[in-house]
Amino acid sequence: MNSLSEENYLKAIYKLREKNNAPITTNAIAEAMDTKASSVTDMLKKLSAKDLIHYRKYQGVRLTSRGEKTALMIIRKHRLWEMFLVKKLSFRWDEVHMVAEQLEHINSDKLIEQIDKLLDYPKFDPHGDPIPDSKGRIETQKVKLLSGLKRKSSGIMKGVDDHDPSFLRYLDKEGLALGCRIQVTDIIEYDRSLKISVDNKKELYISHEVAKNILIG
Amino acid sequence: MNSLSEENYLKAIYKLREKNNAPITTNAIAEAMDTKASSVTDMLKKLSAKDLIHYRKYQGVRLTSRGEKTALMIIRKHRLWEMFLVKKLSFRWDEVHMVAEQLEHINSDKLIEQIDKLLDYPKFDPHGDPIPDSKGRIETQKVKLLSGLKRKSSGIMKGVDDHDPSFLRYLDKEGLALGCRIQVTDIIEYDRSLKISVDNKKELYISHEVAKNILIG
DNA sequence: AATTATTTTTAGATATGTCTAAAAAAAATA
DNA sequence: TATTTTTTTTAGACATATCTAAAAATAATT
Repeated sequence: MNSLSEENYLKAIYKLREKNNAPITTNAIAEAMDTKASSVTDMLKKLSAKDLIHYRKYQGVRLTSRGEKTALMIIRKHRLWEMFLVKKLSFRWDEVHMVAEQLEHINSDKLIEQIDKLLDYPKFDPHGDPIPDSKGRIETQKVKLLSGLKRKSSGIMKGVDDHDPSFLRYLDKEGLALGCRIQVTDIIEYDRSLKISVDNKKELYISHEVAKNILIG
Repeated sequence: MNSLSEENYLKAIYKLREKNNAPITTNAIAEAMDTKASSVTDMLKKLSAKDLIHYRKYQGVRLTSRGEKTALMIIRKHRLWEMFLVKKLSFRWDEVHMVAEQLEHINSDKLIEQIDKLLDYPKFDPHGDPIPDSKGRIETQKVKLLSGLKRKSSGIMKGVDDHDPSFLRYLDKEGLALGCRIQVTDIIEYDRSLKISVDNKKELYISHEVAKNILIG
């Protein structure tokens, strides 16, 4: 069994590799976890001793297959709990993260399999992130950033990169939700902001910063 | 916020007072929590400093109203989660305790209120224990031990004192469940074992030890 | 290539929660 | 009441996970 802290490190390492496909540095982990590099080094030794990561001093880190499996199971639990909170307990998508951060560490195979079943084996969580199945397999959507679309092109909103509650509430307010059809009607060169139409009904302007965090597929 | 360890101590102290109405000693807590008296003393100081218990050296311990409220909320969460596992996730009553021990420490008011609502505000958990409401109020059933019933008297099985999985599975096997009508048809003087009829259908013998752990109301 | 800057690791400290062994207090017994 | 036994507390140690400050290694720059 792994400690809560160990689980959080594995998850952070997994997510860093998911983003950049670069080697994962001590400092990157420290920043992602809001802790100090020296604490990270200590933990890397521990995880290495447990054969959850490959670690050579000064050389960065990657998950072993055991470590990756473990990380995927934590992510599976996190995303299933988020889905449960939204679908069964009327949570909004901006409220689920903090609670799921706690629930993801609950240890019970039966519990998570039953939650999965109750939700009818969802493939994606409320933010559009894929949910690993019980074997750790993940279904990837081919998506691009809304900020990368050309004028006149359109697609379906499939996910968000930023999970910050204030960002999510902003999307709610503007009527931007997963499943919406978004068409880029204009691109303002000056600040790269976009004029978009949502479901062919509503037009609005969004900043480049916002567009960078919306996934279109 | 209280640590996991602090929460477990508060719960243990609450439950000890619930059983015997006697002052709660350091050793009693140590035994209940399977730890050493010295560890208990350390924690009692901590809880006392947080104004969760009244503690004077060598004089035993009792919860402050703050401490009792906190304990009740932990017990509320534990019992609601047990109910959730049984009613929504097909857990058996002998499987729920270990998982609920983890879930009871999840911190989210909205989460527990929504679970309560989803279950339609149950008053008792799968073992017949009362579930404190969101204000900490508890509905007490007036029950007696099956071992205390006289010959020919009967009642409804309302709860169990022992939550040990092997005891609960034994009850399942014999068809003894909450809600059953149990009549004492004979008392064997030699070992105080009972002959009982269950729902006027089935007759069986149970030991005094078993009867001591069945609550009738 | 030598120097400077940055990153990473080590060394030693701190806080939490636990333990053993010894001391102190309370309770039981003679 | 004095003595013995039991209970409780204290003192000091240990493990986990964190931190700061300094040292070591690597990377960047002149």
